Amino acid sequence: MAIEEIERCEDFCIHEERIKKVNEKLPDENELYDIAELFKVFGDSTRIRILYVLFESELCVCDLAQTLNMNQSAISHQLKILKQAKLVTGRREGKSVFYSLADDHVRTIIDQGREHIEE
Amino acid sequence: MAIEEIERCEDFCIHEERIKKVNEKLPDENELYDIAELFKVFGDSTRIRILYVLFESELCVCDLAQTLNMNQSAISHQLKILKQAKLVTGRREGKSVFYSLADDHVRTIIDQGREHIEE
DNA sequence: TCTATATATGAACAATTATTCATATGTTGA
DNA sequence: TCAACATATGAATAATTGTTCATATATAGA
Repeated sequence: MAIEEIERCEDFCIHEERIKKVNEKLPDENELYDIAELFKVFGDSTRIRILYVLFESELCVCDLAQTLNMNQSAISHQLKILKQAKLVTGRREGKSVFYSLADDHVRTIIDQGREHIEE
Repeated sequence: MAIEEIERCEDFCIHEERIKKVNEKLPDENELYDIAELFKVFGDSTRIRILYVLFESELCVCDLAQTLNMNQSAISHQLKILKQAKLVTGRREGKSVFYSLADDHVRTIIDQGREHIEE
């Protein structure tokens, strides 16, 4: 049982002051949840591919589908998720909708991730 | 069928040169996959909480479990994932294992994520 | 070596999620 | 208004993943 474990542990291992200090500085639950939700959006290779493509050029859904060799529906679903996370924006031009990056955090975040992997 | 859609689309919408240009600059599949895998690690609120806690202080597994109010097994499983992604490192001291952040990319990435959300 | 404690890990289950298919909505030109 | 095309979206399915439980491994002290 989780509670027992914690109580048992407390007698031998827990560093009380350290835990208190840490808990004070911890962002609130909602913020932590939102941050995780944001990174979840980056945590899919289709979406990463879409973002990388948009680093180079604004593109319509059809172009994206062709470039990434996926069907239109799959791309649209992923674009919706990216749009909800405010990572991309869409601009309609006639029948087409052109997508582009919403802001520079996207680049920074992905660049940092890439750096981490390559180190 | 995906191919038909693409072919049909090609006649009316595709921007050929743009797609070629984009494809040249795209990192290879493995790298894109690895980047997504890394962000997947950030995409869970338990792991984000662990990382935030470690921003403040090195802690043993038991402290982490207590701080985050979760059982030891769940924390160990998540620490394993964080360790595999080289986001944290463990250092044994007697019966305890103390975990801390592996490098500064972790902070930068999470800070950027937080900024994006708060804008 | 035996016991107690801390951590790690495999298997199972529940929950989440990416893709596909079918279809709806929005836009243009006739 | 109708036909053709581009995009969006709901439902279903398959795959992935976080947590729990049970148990294994590692360490320290008697």
